[in-house]
Amino acid sequence: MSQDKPAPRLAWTEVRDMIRARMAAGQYKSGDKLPRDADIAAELGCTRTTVHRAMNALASTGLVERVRKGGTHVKADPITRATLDIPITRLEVLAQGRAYTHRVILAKTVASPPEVMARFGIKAARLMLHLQALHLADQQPYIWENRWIDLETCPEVLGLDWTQNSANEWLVRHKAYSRVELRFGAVAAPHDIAPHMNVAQGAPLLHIERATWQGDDPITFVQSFAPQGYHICAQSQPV
Amino acid sequence: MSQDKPAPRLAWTEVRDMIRARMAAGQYKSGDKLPRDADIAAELGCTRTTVHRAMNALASTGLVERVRKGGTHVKADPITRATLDIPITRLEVLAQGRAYTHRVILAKTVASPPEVMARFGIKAARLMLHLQALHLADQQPYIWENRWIDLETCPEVLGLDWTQNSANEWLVRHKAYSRVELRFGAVAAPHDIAPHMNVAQGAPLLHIERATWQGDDPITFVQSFAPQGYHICAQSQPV
DNA sequence: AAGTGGTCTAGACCACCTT
DNA sequence: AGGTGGTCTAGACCACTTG
Repeated sequence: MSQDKPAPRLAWTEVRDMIRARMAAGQYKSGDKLPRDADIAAELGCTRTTVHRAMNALASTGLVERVRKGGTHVKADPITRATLDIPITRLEVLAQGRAYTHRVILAKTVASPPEVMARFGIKAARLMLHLQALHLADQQPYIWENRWIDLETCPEVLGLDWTQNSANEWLVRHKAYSRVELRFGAVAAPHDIAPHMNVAQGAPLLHIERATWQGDDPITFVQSFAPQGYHICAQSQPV
Repeated sequence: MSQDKPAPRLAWTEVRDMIRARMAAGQYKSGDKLPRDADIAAELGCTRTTVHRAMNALASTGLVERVRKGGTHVKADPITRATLDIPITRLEVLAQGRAYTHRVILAKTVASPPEVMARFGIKAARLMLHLQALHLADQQPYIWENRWIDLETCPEVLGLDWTQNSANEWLVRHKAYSRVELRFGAVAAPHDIAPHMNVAQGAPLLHIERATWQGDDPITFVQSFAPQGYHICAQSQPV
């Protein structure tokens, strides 16, 4: 009888972990050039495709850098890369076992103000729906939002009843974006927002800005403000 | 002569964009079940592999949800998903054209305090190096950091000169993590940090917490504080 | 139990970049 | 100009989970 080894098929995650282990062990050091995919494949006894996948995973977490013809290098200046999930505000509140309500403070058609145009990177003003709303959890202020919706991209929003629909929710369900940009920072509560949030003027608020596009068309830009105690969480990609 | 069409090979990005377009057009609505990969492949005239890749891209951005045997569904409760890159602080400062310095305030071996154990999800206390440091840009306070480094995982750190090495930088270069968790929020400057940051007690600060692991072993936990004007940026995966 | 997505192989060609 | 990663095909088997 032939002593056929069961030919242990190598999973791409195993390959990834092997490479990672070699980096941790110092076999591949910061800035080093790694062997070609094909060579690693030959060494490990799997296909180049499998190595390719493992390498891509490492590249996507910022551990290595790949360039055609240049090969794969261990990144000399690594970055911390994480993935961030922001749910619909209503569901976020409900998940905490609290009651969700929201209140529309303002809904007005306007020309896009300069700061919104700047965020969208557009030069000509566009017609937008300007909304101001307050999200509440158990009747307590949860998030204040100041939103602009592009009326060219989303004409339907003019016919909606905002006391029933949260813009947050309607947009995310009906106008899937293909690109989003987020910004976080700490700010002192401005005089026009502090009373709505039930905090003193100058109190610390988390400032969240979100801009979304569908292709090259602006969808919406939101400035949100959340009080102390509100957290944004992120994790490394499970990969 | 036969009128052979050049057999236009379909890129996975094209497939992805087609599916996305169908969702935008309302052909696939929120909650709908999409055709099987194989059927879409047959319809478009490409391999199942290609469709698989496109679908995975959509799933990774949270647009659809895939489950074996269950098929692929348009996600009913979409989330906003973005990727976040945090560079080494020194390079972040230099990239702004400012001079980087840092000052070590404290370096002491301690048993892990409860809040650190909680973040790492460990029950038994471990020996850690507790560091407090201030990063400066053009001699102005930039980020305050309060850090614990696990001495079991990183024994080498005891021999390092922290006035030369920033912990931030040394760790990220020599102890690549396999998992990271981040948290952001706004806080009022505590009395023990405010003077270091050159702000009034109670002034708004961005609070950033970061925990990293290598496998299941804790590497480091950092609480950082950044003043108003400091921003964290995130984007949708370029995919 | 069966159907769906998930993965691996083997091979080919392509596109981009460095040398 | 040539070498590297990037992608697609074709086919097979596997693993999970739902009906």
